[in-house]
Parts: sequence; structure tokens; C-alpha cells
Amino acid sequence: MDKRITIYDLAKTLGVSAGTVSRSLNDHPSISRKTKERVISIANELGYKTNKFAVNLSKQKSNTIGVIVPKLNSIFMSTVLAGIEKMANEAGYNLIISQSLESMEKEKINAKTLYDSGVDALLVSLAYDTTDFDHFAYYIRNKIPLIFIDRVHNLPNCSTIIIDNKLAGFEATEHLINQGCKNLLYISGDLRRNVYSERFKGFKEALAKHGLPFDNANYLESDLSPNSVKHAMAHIKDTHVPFDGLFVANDTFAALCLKELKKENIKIPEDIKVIGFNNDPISDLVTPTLSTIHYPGYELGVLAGQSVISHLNGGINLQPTNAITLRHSLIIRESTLK
Amino acid sequence: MDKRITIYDLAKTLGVSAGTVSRSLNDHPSISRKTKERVISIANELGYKTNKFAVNLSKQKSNTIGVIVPKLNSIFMSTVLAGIEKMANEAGYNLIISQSLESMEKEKINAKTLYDSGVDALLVSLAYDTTDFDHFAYYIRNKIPLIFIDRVHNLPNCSTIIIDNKLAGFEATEHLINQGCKNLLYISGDLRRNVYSERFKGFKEALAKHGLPFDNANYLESDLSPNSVKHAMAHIKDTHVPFDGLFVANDTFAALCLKELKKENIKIPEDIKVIGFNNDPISDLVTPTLSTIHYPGYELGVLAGQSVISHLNGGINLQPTNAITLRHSLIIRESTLK
DNA sequence: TTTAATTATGCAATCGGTTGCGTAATAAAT
DNA sequence: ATTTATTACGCAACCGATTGCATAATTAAA
Repeated sequence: MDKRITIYDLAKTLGVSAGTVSRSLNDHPSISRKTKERVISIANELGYKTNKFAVNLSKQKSNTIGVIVPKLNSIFMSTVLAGIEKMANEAGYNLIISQSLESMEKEKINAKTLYDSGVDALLVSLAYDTTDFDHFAYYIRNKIPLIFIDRVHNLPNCSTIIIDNKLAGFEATEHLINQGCKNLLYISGDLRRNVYSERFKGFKEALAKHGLPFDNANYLESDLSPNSVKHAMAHIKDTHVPFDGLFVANDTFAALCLKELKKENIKIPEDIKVIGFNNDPISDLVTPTLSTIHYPGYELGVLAGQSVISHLNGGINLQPTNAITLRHSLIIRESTLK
Repeated sequence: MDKRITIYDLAKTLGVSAGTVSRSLNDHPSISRKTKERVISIANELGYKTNKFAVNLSKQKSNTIGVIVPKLNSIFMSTVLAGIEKMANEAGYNLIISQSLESMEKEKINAKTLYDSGVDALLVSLAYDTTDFDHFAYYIRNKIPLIFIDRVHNLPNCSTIIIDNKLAGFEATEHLINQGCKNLLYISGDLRRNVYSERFKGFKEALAKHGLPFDNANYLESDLSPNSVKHAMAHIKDTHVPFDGLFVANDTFAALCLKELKKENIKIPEDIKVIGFNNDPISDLVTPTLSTIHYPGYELGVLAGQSVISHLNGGINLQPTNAITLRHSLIIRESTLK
């Protein structure tokens, strides 16, 4: 009763071969219009559904794209994913999404699982602590498109999609300086991740350009989790020369800092000016509103989606060094007013 | 060279049949320990990887779970997804995630696509405007587990996982009343969605219990998008009897309202007390901090994942009316202080 | 040692499409 | 009307597992 209709069923009722049915359904040129129409009409009538499992086996591809992100529940990442999903969906691809939870071990397992389940391509934003990249070797060896997003690593034949984090870091820092800050603190994530190290470079370059000294006190590495805010506060208070400018590696952590600073009766922006990163919705809702760097997450996702799909379809677009850089922008709000 | 090793290759080099190899790899009882070990060791040596496509075709199942959510880029939904993903991943299932973008049409397409690609189960949180449910008929007819999350609908043989929105709405409202509010406004989403209509019921019940009148002015339907804040403000200002308490259907919109109200020089909580919903991170970062209802999104996801997996594994747990209700809690912050 | 009971393996069909190659059917050219 | 192109379709191998059933190998019982 509920048995699925196959091309063989169609072939039998039409008195043609299964091959003809298959080709008709796929609009193959070597089938006459008349036959195609007969096949299609019968297929509709009988409620034929193509069995993807069989197609997959036969074609050795799954029509799915794998994604590994550090965490799903971050507004930035979920925005990126929304962009990817939109493109994938429009192109008829399914998205298998997994999270590394910022652990290289889990990232490895996910990479393997996705490989085994036969994804046609893989999009990755690296975990916090990923140091080696052997788990991507299968993909490269088997020419499965591999694209890094945001938190990237330079591997041969892999595209990367990023913003110019160094420049963004430079601009954020220079903005603080232009607003009169003399002693800045960059609160960073793990420097092994390009996004943080690049921003750090920009930070230092801006200091250098404006003749401001840099020493270790001007840099604080953090895991950017809510629990770490108190470490950051301790660092800020313990430093001999008081900071008057804060460049924080993401808006959420910046917002947390803002809250703590206010608790300590430190005035923003009068005493300390603060700039975040990402332009998360939160940055416009806190008090004072938070200056930040707009990071176009959705566009990033869209571009990543488009890129991977053009890889898959065209096979073109496989330039050896293929790095796409999106435009960021500085957003000035209350937290850095003079 | 790069050709994949199949069970036939293993069979040939071992001098046994493919069936034996298959059974060995799956630890089938009718194979001797010795043979199993030989097979497994050769498999490792040759770098054998099972071809999921073949397994899927043979077993007619995909080891994937489909998910349709309204939007990926909401902190609540991505938190739910994080919970689902964790459970699915631990159980060896892949997650195919798609978003309806709050449109029933896209929800239908997604449901069909996921069905066609052979997901073993489907988790759904309904789009804003979904009114009919035919697109889930395949699933029910073919006994593919279908579970609704958060934004649910009662379909035969489908589980739902929710919180008690009516009670939560009641508690939020009663809290406002206890803090001295006399003229409340409930800013709601579309009442066709259970979450909003249930909260509305709770709202009205609390008013009734405390002898407060209710008329249409006490209720405002909104799409809860940032653009709609001005409508809400207009409603608040145009009403003859000024409101002194606001119950807003989610924290993000509540935060937006907070900001606008402050712009209008309305004091929170002195003039108007505000309570949100969800306990998004943002609710603790705005000024004043926002009272809200804690909605355990991650736990919801975990439970949804567990539930679907136990359906798939045990086949048990298929009670006809299977509604899981999670515990919520009232979180009192500054925005509703006396 | 022979027979019966167990245990281990092989055979071959099956899952449902795709596709290269060969040929029949039709159309065009001579 | 015959030959040559073209077009339309069929055949059958193939993708890589799984699995019911038959049989061979081994062990236990008689």
C-alpha cells in the first residue's frame, strides 16, 4: 500500500525501460519530448518520488554541504549560518551542521563524521584551540571543496572568507586614539586564531603610527567567556597607568565589561572609551551604546554558500589561493564619544 | 590510487565473502571472533571506510535528523539547536538544519525536501504564519517521528516539547501587578502561535484574578521586528489611561522598547515596569536590567534530541499524546522594581 | 565412529537509481 | 527505393553495502 513507487514500476506500466524513465525524469536530451511527457505524467499520477539514497549511491554524492562551527548559539555564527543556509537551500543543497564546541577533538570527530557521511563540501570555522589540521587531509586529498570562514587557516587549495581583521583592528584602535585615548588595552581571544592575532597586529600598528608605547600590560588574552570578566577587571584596576581606552575582541564581552565598569563607577566614555567588535544587536541596546566594527556575518555566510556552490557546480573557481575579503566598517556610538 | 576500498576488496584479499566482511564489521553474532579480528585488522590496514550511501540505500534510512526552525539567527533558536545538535551528535546522528524564514511556503518546501532526502525524523518549530499542516502528512503517514518544539501544533502521534506558556504569562503578569501596576499592556506576536496565545491567556487570567479590567487597548499584536517598535510606542502614547506595566513577548523586542521609552524620557521602572520573555543574554546587559521569564532553550533542545533519538532507537516512547513540558522561572531584575 | 546439534560462512537477491554502448526506428539525402 | 544520418530507446553493468537462506565446518552427544 505505502510501498514506494520506483522507476521500475513506472517502466512497467509504461512499457519502456527503466533507463528511459530515468533519463526522462532527468530531462536527458536523447529522449523524445513525447516520451518524456508520458513518463512525467504517469510519475505524477502514481506519486513517484525519487529515492535519494539510490541517487546518492549511484552518483557518489550526497547533495549536502557540511558545516563545522565552534558554537551554534552565538549571534554572529548563527547569522553566518543563516546566510549559508539561504544559499544552500536555494541551490538545492542540504546543510549538515555540527559544532565543535571550541574543542579540536570534537572538530576532528565532526570532520571525520561528515566525511564519512559523504558531504560534497565542507565549510569550517575553526575551534578555539585547533592547532593541527590533519583532520582536513581527507578532504584535500579527495578534492572535496574545503572552505574556511572567519576563523581560518591557510591550507593549500582551500578558500578562506574573512574580513581584513588587521585593518579593522587598526581602525578601531585609531578611532580610540583619535578620540583622545593614550593608554589602550586590547582584550583579545586566543592569538592562535587569525581573527584575534590580526586584530592585535592592527592594534599595535595603530599605536606605533601614533607614537604610543606598547608593552605587555596593553594586551590581555582571555577566553572571552562571561566568567573571565573579573580577570579583565582585575587587570584594568591593577595596572599602574590607568587605561583610557578599551578595544575588546567581541561585543558580548565588551558589553559585559561595560556593565562591570559601570558597577565600579567608572564612567563610559568619560573615563574609559570602549569599542567592541562584530556589531551584534546587543551593541546598540546597551547603555551607553557600544562603538564597534561591523562584521557582515550574513553576507559572509551568503558568500561562503555561493562560493562552495560554484565550486561544486562549475568546478571552476578553484584558484589555488582563493581568499575572499569582505568589507567591514567602523560604527561609532556613545561608548567612544569625546 | 585514491580509489575507495570496498568490502569486496577486503573480501578478496581475505579470501572470504563480502557478506562475511559485512557481518564482521557490524559485529554480527554468527561470525567467529577469529574471522572478525582478521577482517577488522585488514580493514584498518587498508584504510577501509564504509560507504554511507550504500548503507543508506540498503537500509532505507539516512542516520540524519531534519530540523526546521523559523530563523537560525536568533539567540533562542540557536541555543535550542545547540542542544539538539549535542544529543544528535552523541548518538551518531547528523542534523540537517533548514530555516523557514517565518514563511509557511518555505516551511512546506523544506519539509518536502527533507522528506525526499530521507531524514529519519523531523523536528519543527513552526513559522510565524503557518496555518495548515498538510506538509507534515507524509511524515505521519510514513511513521517518521515528527516532534514540535516551542512553536507547536497538536497533530496526532506527534510529540510536542514546550514550556507552560500560559502559566509563564500568568506569572509575568502577576509579578507586574504585585509590583503595583494597574494598567498593563501585553505586546504579543501572532496569536496563531501557541506561545503567544498561551501567554495571552495567562495575561488575561492574571488580570481577572486581581480584578483588573481588560480591554483591547491592553493588547497589541506585533511582528516583534525592530521596525515595529515605533508602532508599539505610538500605541503606548496614544492610549488615554497611561500604561504602567509592559509584558513583552520576547527580550529582544523588550530591549528595543526599553531603549525607545528611555528616549521618550519615560523612567523604567518608575513610570513603566517592563518584563520580557526568554532570558536572552541581552536581558542582563541592558540598562535597567530586564526582568524576564527564563526559557530553558538549551534543555529544550537536549530534550528534543533525546526524545527523537529514543523514538528512533527504541521505537518505544511513542505514546499517542506525548507532550513534554519544561519548567520555566521568573527572573526579577531592575526593570520591574518597585 | 556416527549422528545430531551448533556455529561459521557463502550465495545471491535486493535496495533504486545512473549511464556507456549498441541497435532499432525514423528522418533526410541521394 | 536505397543509403546515410539522426534520433530514440533498451540492455546490462554498476554504485557498495545488507540479509535470508542454504550449506559447510566444527563441536557435542550418543
